[in-house]
Amino acid sequence: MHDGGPSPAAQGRVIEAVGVAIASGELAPGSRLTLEGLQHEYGISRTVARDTMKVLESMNLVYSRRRVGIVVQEPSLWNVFDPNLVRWRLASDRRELQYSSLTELRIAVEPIAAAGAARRASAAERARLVSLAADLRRLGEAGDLQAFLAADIAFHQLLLRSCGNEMFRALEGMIAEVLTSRTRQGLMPFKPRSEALQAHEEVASAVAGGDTAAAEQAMQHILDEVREAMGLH
Amino acid sequence: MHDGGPSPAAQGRVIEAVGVAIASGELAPGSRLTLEGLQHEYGISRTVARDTMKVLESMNLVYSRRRVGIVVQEPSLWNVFDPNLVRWRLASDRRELQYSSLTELRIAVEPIAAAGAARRASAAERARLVSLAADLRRLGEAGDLQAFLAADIAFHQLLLRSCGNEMFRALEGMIAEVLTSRTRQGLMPFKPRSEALQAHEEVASAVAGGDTAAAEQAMQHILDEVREAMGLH
DNA sequence: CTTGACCAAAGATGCTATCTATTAGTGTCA
DNA sequence: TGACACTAATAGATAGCATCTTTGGTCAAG
Repeated sequence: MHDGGPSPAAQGRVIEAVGVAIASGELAPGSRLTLEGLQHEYGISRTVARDTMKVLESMNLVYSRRRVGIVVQEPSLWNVFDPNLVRWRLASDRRELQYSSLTELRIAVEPIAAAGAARRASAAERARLVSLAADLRRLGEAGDLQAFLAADIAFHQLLLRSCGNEMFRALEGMIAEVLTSRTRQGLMPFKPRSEALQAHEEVASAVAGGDTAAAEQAMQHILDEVREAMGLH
Repeated sequence: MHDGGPSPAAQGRVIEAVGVAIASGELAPGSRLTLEGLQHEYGISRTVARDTMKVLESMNLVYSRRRVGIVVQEPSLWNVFDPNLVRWRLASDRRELQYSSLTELRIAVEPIAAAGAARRASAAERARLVSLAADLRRLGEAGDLQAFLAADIAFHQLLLRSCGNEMFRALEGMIAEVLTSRTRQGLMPFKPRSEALQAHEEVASAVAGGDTAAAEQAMQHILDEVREAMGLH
């Protein structure tokens, strides 16, 4: 640190450090920072400290006022859809809250995304979905959890990408996080249930056939399992 | 402009101007800017130009590389959930795309939010929802569109706020935008349909009674009307 | 003695100006 | 073709003025 020499990528380092500290609650809402304090703590110039705070301010993690300094905002005002913030929160020890928010979001969005894909996906995307559903069955029945997870993520991401809604597409990365964590935490059955495999195939074929209602309903069926696991019947 | 004197709020002015230019497509993806160009164009110092670009970079609207300058990103990489970006796009002549994305998002989220509120809202929030639903009927039957819109926004915002999902809550402002625009563009019937009024009351009473399934279904009923209007049957 | 109004100083950011270091694209020359 | 110098641009450091707003102190009135 403050070794005198200009360190490259200082910017990213500081944003990351302060962002993590705020997201984890280590820097509580109402805490105050000053530019000078940051300069000393991270061995950076005023320019970099300013830039950093500007970025965090645009995420609504902090606001700055003259004579006061930089103040950490209430969590309820944060831009909770910012991918960086989501990442920081998932890395903190408060990840459970973030996971359940994301899961609920997923339950809401994916059925409508499936309907959108049935209406607007390209021919190539429809074909790829069908092929991925077949992969899922094969890998699921073989019990290859690792490969199954990869195909599952690919399936759900492709759906979000091909549904024609740019906002849904932006959730791709977050949904992948949720799926990964679900497997990692052993919330997935060792062998995917046969009903789930069938529901994936139904989504794929409904999308391929342009049947919006069927796609939506089949996706809802997939997510019923998730609702059950979260206690949201 | 470049009158020499330091103008306060220079930062916000420049972010706004460049953000709008990018969001509207006036600055096409791949366009290049330089810090020096911005300094001259807006009469600001290098530091402010830097800050501005850092903020836009954190929204993924641009990226900057040495020797090249600041390059406008592909729209598919933008942080489309950033409230500022949403605002800029709604102000541009491409607002239709943004509205339909938001409406589809609303269709996805609100039923789950209603279920969440039925499970987790506070007593005060439940009571307020019931009261708002009554207001809606009164104002709707009286044909006071202006006051009806205000109550409608209050109803849907309260639902998002009380559903216990921080990510849903963050959508409050955007949903309000959608509702406002729906009325402004005359997509609302002059007198709200009686079915819609009843459905709002059903949502409120289901939330009040903690009946998650009924709340979700009643909200879906409200949104069916919206789906119909968008051609998403 | 307490309370309130006023005023001045201090502490912080906002912005400007200018400098060095670093990187990467470009063109030239063998 | 390949090596190498040139150069344009950002990354970062530093210094200083302008501006705002909080804080604390003084003084007068009750």
